[in-house]
Amino acid sequence: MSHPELSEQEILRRESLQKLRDLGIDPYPAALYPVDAFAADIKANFEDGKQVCLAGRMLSQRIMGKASFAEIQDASGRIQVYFNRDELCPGEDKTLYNEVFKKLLDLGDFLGIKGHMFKTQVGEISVHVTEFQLLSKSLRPLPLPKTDAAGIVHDAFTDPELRYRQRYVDLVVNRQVKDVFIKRTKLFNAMRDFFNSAGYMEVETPVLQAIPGGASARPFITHHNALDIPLYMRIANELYLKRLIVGGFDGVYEFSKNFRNEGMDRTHNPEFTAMEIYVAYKDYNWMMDFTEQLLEHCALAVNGTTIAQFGEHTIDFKAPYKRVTMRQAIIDFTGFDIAGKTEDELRSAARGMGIEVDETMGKGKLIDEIFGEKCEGNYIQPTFITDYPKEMSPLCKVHRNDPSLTERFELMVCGKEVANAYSELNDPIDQRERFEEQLKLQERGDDEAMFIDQDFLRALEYGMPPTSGLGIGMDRLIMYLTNNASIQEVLFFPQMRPEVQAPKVTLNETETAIFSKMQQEKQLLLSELRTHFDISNKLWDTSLKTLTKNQLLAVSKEDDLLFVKLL
RNA sequence: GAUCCUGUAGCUCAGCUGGUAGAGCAAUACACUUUUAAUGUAUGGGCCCUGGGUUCGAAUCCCAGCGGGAUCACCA
Repeated sequence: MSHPELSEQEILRRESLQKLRDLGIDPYPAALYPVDAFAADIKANFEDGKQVCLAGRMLSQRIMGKASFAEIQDASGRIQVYFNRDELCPGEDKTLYNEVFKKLLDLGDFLGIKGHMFKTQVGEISVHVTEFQLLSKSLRPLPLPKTDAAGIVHDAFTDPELRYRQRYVDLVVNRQVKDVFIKRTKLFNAMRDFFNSAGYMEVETPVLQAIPGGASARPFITHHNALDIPLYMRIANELYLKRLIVGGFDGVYEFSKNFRNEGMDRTHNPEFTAMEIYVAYKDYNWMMDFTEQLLEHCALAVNGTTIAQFGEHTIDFKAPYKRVTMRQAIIDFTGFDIAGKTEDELRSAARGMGIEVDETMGKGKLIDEIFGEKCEGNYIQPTFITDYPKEMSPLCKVHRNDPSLTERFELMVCGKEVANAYSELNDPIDQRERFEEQLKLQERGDDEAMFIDQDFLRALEYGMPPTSGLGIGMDRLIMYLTNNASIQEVLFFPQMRPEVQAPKVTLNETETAIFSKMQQEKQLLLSELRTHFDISNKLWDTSLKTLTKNQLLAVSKEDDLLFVKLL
């Protein structure tokens, strides 16, 4: 048996696997293991001599002749276990200890341990093993960071590429990574609790949509074969939740995986999670109160405190939060009053502030640019920015006191938006006009403008009660609550470019020559490529066939001309 | 898309003005019955990201490509 493609350590582990089988030990047993204890509980509730049964990965081994220590890591943490040869193998046959434990087990293997609690001479809480069983064999060596007496981690597994691509490894060896995701789940649970106890209902709405509505973004497109129509992955679920309010639910919410076909960076992933909630008979003022209560509740549930450290900033999620109108925010940071200004006045004011603007921008977009450039970044503590211009908010009700504004707020934290809410527009005629405005913007060249959803308008025509809606970027919020500057750190499996397997084909001299020529040229006429090689037609033919068969090159015919392409 | 940084053993990283590829951990063998970054002795392990170029000679210098990261631009 040879494994030329495997590393030395992988080969050795496969050999150990076979030796275990030869000894009659099943390296992947089927039966359940009757776990009744966890590492963290044993440490927290130590009782000398108490029998325990635990299971987990063995992550270190300290062998000292006839006795050994090992560390077992289970879901709760790590605990030291003690193996004694003559207790585990009371008779003449010491195979279980000498062979199985010392030689055939590897770091990373899952073990089941039965034994009793005790403290070592240096006072470390441990489990004295009376029986152990291999539960699953690990065939690949894990990276093994070590923590010294001073708490400094050595040889940490830190390469971001490896950590994201092999998150399972990251989670095994980097405890702090696991804690981030535990907090993420706590956040979701805390929100659910808060909404459920308020009497609102969690719902599910379509991810595949014929019209991608509810936000301005480029969608992912796919195709439904049976219907033979294009379908879009949702960019937002807003319009569906409002249909449910039309249908008579008082409060509905959904944690919505949204998909946007746009750039990726440390705050954007192509798929991300938003929470949206809609509550009937409320307005955006009520929603501000609700939001600050919600976030205070969530921060407490996740971190046990309303204070969160994010980079250099200390944020306090304790309610209430400051409320500033967008007009006032712009006055505060630029001295410019947007009230009553025409589009041209706004454009030249923006230019005067050094902001790049162009002719496709309407009033709303211009104000948005000014706010984004000059104001947004200054709001570190949670702050509600209210009363956005009408043009920017096509789904939002006109302000009760000023027809040029809408009843909208965004919650800014550390200079970034984490929540967005409206008194929802429920006037179907107004909504239709707003959609038509969006169409005009689209015609002017604004590729972010929204599509018109006729069915949504029909629903509004049946009547939607006054409603307030709120959307929260869950990924961004959990970044704040766990002090992570990168969205990749709060997603289990952030989007990565797929790994490309290097071709495993061994090419002969001629094939290599042709292939490297094509690596330079990318595409060539077959006849022209041929002229570069002074070889027999037969060799030419077989070499090219090898290359195409291994999908390194492809030959295609266009207008009676044969082209060779690099794949 | 632009700029900068980066790619060396299973993991974390050295490797100078070009000259036979190094350490710690992990692995293998031996010793060791309460250790804890266990210890001691010995041993094995490399397409130095890929392809070109310069050179007597390239992990090292140059060019191109690929992957990753950071910053910026774009994008709620």
